[in-house]
Amino acid sequence: MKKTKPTSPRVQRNREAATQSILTAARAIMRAEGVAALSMQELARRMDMRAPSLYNYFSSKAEIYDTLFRLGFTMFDAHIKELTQTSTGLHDELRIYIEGYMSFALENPDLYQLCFERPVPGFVPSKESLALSFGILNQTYQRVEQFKKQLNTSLTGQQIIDTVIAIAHGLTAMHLANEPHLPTGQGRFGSLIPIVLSILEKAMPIKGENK
Amino acid sequence: MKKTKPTSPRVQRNREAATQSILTAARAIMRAEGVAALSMQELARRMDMRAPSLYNYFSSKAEIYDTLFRLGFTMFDAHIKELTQTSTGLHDELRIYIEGYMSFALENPDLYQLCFERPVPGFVPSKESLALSFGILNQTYQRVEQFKKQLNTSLTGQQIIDTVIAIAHGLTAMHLANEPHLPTGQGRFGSLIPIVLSILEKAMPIKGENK
DNA sequence: GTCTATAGCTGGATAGAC
DNA sequence: GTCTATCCAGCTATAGAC
Repeated sequence: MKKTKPTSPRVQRNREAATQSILTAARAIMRAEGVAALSMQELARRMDMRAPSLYNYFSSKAEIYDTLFRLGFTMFDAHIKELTQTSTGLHDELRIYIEGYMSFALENPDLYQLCFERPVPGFVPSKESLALSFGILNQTYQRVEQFKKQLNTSLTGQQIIDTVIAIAHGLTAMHLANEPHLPTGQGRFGSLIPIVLSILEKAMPIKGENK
Repeated sequence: MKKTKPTSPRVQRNREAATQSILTAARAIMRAEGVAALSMQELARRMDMRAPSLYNYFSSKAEIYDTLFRLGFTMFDAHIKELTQTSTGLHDELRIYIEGYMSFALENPDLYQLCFERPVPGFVPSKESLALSFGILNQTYQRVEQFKKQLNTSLTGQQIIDTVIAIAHGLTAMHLANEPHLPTGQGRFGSLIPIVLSILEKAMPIKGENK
């Protein structure tokens, strides 16, 4: 007997498009009402659907969160990679990382919170999604490890990147909490980026450069 | 005619004790299930009460959150004030602030999150509670402003304290997210405290001291 | 693939007996 | 001050018709 007809490209496209617009609507809710406030009913409302129809695209609410978790790390990776292409050197790369961390958070506050904070009680990323996130973060670590030998410092590569991460996270969190409407680099905390960079550069000068 | 009998001290004490134990139980739930997971029913369960009885002590769930918000800032204030009493100088005070910020968060993760993050969708502290928190934070600012003239730096007092706050927050957030079981000063991020302090001291030396 | 209907649960809060 | 009973609302998810 004949096999069932394979799904046509057109259906594939429509299904893919519908899936994407569901994710887009979910992100809009998370931005407007808070990451933890996502609900299948509100999501259906925005999609002009009934809630049960959503289960044709995602098997559960957790799967939506999990998909967005992977999307967040993938976009973060692309964001940093794109910015580092213009890097003119080592200290420039530190600036790019801190500014990139903050600009990603400002442009994608929903994904930022989902990926870098734990705002949803009960949501735990799947093993595969966690593996993806670790892989992406480790790439950054290795990048810094390459630089280490050019710096005049007694710190390990791990210590350097952890310090930079903590500073980027701290500045970003305070900026988001106090002046989320201001762009990267502006405001009470955004304007501190060049200041902390000059502090870091003074503590970790490039070998051979005049102090 | 006689006025109604004033509430006796004994009743006052019992009512006060009951109120306190409700707050204690609420904090236990927030630590165990997440700050946003507090519910009147679960709270009643832990108190061996029925949920409606709680409304004799608090008029709403929001009032419980609000009371804990004030408690958090009051305790944070006392925590920092106690630690700064042993301060041996300016740079020591920076260390005390960063370590104190982290140790408060570790000892009171429920209050820390409630006061310094926004984990509860829909909860907004009352005007009075916000005023209290601003007052307490401003005291810290003024303390640092006094130090500024002893430091050899072009930074403003505001920039110094904002930088220290961002660093303290960043280190604490990463420590809580990765190694919440380790005490202040230990682990991947906790052990960075002396490192960032030495970086800060190098960037902002005390006037007249050898570099 | 979308719907209606519904199960099954949890939540905040109130009324009113005791 | 505590209780039972209840209201009303929201939620995730499934069954099954179309």
